[in-house]
Amino acid sequence: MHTPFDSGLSSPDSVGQMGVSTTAAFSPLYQQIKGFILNSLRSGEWKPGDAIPSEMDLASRFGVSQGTVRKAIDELAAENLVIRRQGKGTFVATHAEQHVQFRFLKLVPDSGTRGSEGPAQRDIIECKRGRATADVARALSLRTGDTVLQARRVLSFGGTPIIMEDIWLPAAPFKGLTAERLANYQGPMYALFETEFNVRMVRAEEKIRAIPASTIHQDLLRVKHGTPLLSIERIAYTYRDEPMELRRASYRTDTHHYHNTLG
Amino acid sequence: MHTPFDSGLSSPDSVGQMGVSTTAAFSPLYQQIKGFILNSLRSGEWKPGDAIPSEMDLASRFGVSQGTVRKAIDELAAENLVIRRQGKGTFVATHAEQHVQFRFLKLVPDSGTRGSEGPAQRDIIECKRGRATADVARALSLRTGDTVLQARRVLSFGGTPIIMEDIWLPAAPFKGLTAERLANYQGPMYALFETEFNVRMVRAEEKIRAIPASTIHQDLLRVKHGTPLLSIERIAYTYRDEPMELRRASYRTDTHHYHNTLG
DNA sequence: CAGTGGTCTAGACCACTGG
DNA sequence: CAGTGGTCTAGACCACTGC
Repeated sequence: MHTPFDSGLSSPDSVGQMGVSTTAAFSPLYQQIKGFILNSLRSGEWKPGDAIPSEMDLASRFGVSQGTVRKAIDELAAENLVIRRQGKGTFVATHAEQHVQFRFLKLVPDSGTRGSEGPAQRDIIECKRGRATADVARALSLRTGDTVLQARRVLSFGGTPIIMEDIWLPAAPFKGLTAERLANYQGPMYALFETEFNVRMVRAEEKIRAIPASTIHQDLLRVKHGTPLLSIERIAYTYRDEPMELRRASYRTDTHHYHNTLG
Repeated sequence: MHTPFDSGLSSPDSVGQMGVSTTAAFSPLYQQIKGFILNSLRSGEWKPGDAIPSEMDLASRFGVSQGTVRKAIDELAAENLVIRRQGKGTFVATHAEQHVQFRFLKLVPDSGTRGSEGPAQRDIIECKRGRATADVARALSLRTGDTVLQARRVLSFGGTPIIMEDIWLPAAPFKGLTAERLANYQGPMYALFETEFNVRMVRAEEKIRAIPASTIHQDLLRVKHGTPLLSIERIAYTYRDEPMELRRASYRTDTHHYHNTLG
């Protein structure tokens, strides 16, 4: 491994002083290196939790200086795709880590910190194979009628059901996923996707609305019919910006709230 | 101006090769420079829209290299406190710019892009001077009973009232602010705060819940009593991390939704 | 054209990790 | 101790802006 690398980057001949071609639409060297790293992440060559090659290693592969590689990695770290650890190396980010367990869950208790109510209880209500309706297909970039996996679950904190969510996954990338696997897996669902299916969720978009509780909510969340609930529609994306999960959740907000920081 | 700068940074004697003292809790040079810039922003010496000194200028002031200053400014740019413009300079960020008009408003129409319904209509319902209740005082780091400015307004898009919000401001920093000023000002409220009161909002925290419409909502948002609404409680902070505004808003989400990106 | 931010280099030393 | 990321330098050239 660590063979010298001397192709793939634009204008290798002119790299001496500035490294970027002056003729056309070439990106800066560090962008090309970032792209190379990104490709290695996408292909699964470097898996979540792995250390990526050291800065000096990459620098010599590409024939650039350490600073140029640093800038590429800096951006990836800013996007939470890798994590730098001084003295140890740079690692591919993963959902399996303790301190990022809830990176995508913005619901927090009104008082106390998250986790103060003890661990979340996860109850799978159902999990089945089905066909994508038009709206689900659109969200997941599938065709209407394509096979999808569908799950419904309830999350409880301190014994109280707080979240009900319906999850849709395209069947193809998750071949072999069963209700048992989902129900028995301890830990974040996105960690399971990483380790078992090489699907890494890196980004998500949420649409938030207020809706009245339906009869289903009435049963599963133990609220009165018509009680206002937060409705969260989330589409989660992979490294390749492919939509890989649709999630429609309903949150009770009588003891919890959705917390957001605007910068 | 541009006098040489040779104090204020730690261990100026040891700057030759590494620049950071090895003895105690000294920050890296670029952090100290970032702190200096931050102070100039806080003090109002460099105002929103102004250009800050060039990188070379700052570098020579502090006796460091351009790269070190760049790293300091990079972080400020990442925090949206300054904006870099190649060939022109680095500028103090402002709410008065077109493309950041709605940086803090996450409500978007279900279909179409923001602004497709035409400009927002702002109606001030009332604006008065009052005394902080316990919860308002806590949010704004005031004492209960301190004087606050209080405003209620409705925002309409395409002729439909969508947002009702109550706003509380500490009276002291906003001396001279009247209902007229608020009602007549065209443009974002935060831009007014910047130009007239040297108060710059740089960050905000929001708590989101679902609530039933009250009789007040019924009148102002033209919805049925009990209709689910999004409740947004926002506290906005200045450069100094002082809470300077409390805003309690109610959003109709029948034609709009709150959009959030999780990274 | 001069001035600004943007990219890149080659080399140095530091702080931290683990064997 | 060697190896990693983190900081810093001095100097170069590029791309862009505005005069």
